[in-house]
Amino acid sequence: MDTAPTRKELSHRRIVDAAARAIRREGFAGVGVAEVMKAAGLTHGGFYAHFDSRDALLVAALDEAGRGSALLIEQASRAGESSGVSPFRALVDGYLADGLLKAADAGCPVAALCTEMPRQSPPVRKASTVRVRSLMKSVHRSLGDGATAADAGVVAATMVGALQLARTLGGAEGRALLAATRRSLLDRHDRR
Amino acid sequence: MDTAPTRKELSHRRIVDAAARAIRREGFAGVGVAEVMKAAGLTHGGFYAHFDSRDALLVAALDEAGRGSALLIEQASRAGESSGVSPFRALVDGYLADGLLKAADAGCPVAALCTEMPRQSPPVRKASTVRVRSLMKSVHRSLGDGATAADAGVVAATMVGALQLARTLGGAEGRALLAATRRSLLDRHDRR
DNA sequence: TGTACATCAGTGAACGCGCGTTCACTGATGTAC
DNA sequence: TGTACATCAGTGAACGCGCGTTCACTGATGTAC
Repeated sequence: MDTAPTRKELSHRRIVDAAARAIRREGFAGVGVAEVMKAAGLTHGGFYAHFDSRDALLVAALDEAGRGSALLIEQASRAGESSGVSPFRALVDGYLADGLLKAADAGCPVAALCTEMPRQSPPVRKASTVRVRSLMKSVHRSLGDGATAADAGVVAATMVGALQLARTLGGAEGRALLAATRRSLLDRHDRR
Repeated sequence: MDTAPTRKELSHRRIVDAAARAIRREGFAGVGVAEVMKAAGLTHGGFYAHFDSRDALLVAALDEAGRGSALLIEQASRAGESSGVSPFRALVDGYLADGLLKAADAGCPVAALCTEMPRQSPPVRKASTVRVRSLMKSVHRSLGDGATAADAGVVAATMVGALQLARTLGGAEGRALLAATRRSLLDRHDRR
C-alpha cells in the first residue's frame, strides 16, 4: 500500500514541479539550479541531495511536463467524448487554445522546447525524442484508426509549429494564426 | 559607385557570417562573442569596435541568416519555374530537404530558433517577428494568388514544426516525417 | 619618392558577474531503551 | 512518557569556470608635406 510521503519526497516533487514549469517558460538554457530551488522554497545547496546534476533535473522536468501535458490531452479528449465533441476537435482546441499564447509554462513541452532539443546532452536528447513520439501517439489516437502514423506526424508538426510562430508574433497576429490552424486541421479531418 | 570594402568592412562581414551560422547551429544561447570572433579569424577584444553588445550581434546575425534563407527560397522557386516545377513544390522540396536534418546552420533561422524567440530581449524579439512574417510572405507568394495569408501561415507553421520534430527524432524517423510532410503539403496544394 | 605623423583595426590581459557544484555544519525528525 | 543518541534534510559560504565587457597598448595603414 502507499505510505505517506516523507518530507524529502515532498521537497522532491516541489523541485520537479518548479523545474517542469520553468523549463517551458524559460527553455532548457533558462533553467537555473538556484532559481528552481528558490521556487520550490529551498536553498540551492540542498539540490544535490535530490539530483546528481543539473542535467538529471532537466530530464526529470521534461518527463514531468510531458506526462502532465499528455494527461491534459487525454482528459480533454474524454470530456469531449461525453459531450459529443470528437476527440480530435478536443485535442486541437486544447492544444492550440488562445490562452497558451502567453501561458507557455502550462502547455506542451515539445512546443516550448523543440528547437533546443537537438542541441542537448545525450540523456536530455533521449528524453526529448520520447516526448516527441508520445505527442505523435496522442495525436494518432485522437485521429482514430483511419489515420496513419505519418498523418499524425504531420498534424503534430503543424500544431507545434503554429503554437511557436503564434507565440513569436504575439497578440492579434498570433491569435489569428492559431485560429487559422485550428480551422484548417478540423476542416481536413471532417472531410475525410 | 561601390568602392572597395575596407579591411574593417571585410572583418565585419566575416563576423556576421560566422554568427549567422552559429546562431542556427547552437541557438541564441549558444552564440558566444569569443567563439564567433575566433571563427571569423579575430580575437575577442576587437568585437566592440564592430557591435555595441552581444545582443546587437544577435540581431545582425538573425537578419543575415533570414535574408540568406529567403534568397535561397526565391532562387529555388525561380529555378523551378524555368524547368516546369511549380514555385510551391520548389519551396517545399528546398525547405524540407533531407540534408537540412543535420546541416541546421544552412537552413531557415525561424525553424532553428523559434522556440527561443519569445524569450529574447526586445530588439531580438522584434527582428524575430520580422523574420516570421517574411517567411510567411515567401510561402504566400509561392502559393499563388488563390491562397489567403491564413493559408500561408498554416503552411509555414507545418514546415517549421516538421523540420524541428524531424531534427529531434533524427535518422530514418526524421526523414520519414519530412517525406510525409512534403507529400501532405503538395497533395493538398494539387487538389485545390 | 621619402619622411613624419595621425588614425585605424585588432590584440590580449583583466574585471565583474552568474552559475554549477562542493562541503562543513545545523536543526529537526525519528529511534532505542 | 521521557531521555540520549543517530540519522536525515536542508543551509549558506566558498570554489572554479566561462562569459560579456573594458581598456591600455601595438602594429599596420593612410595622409601631409
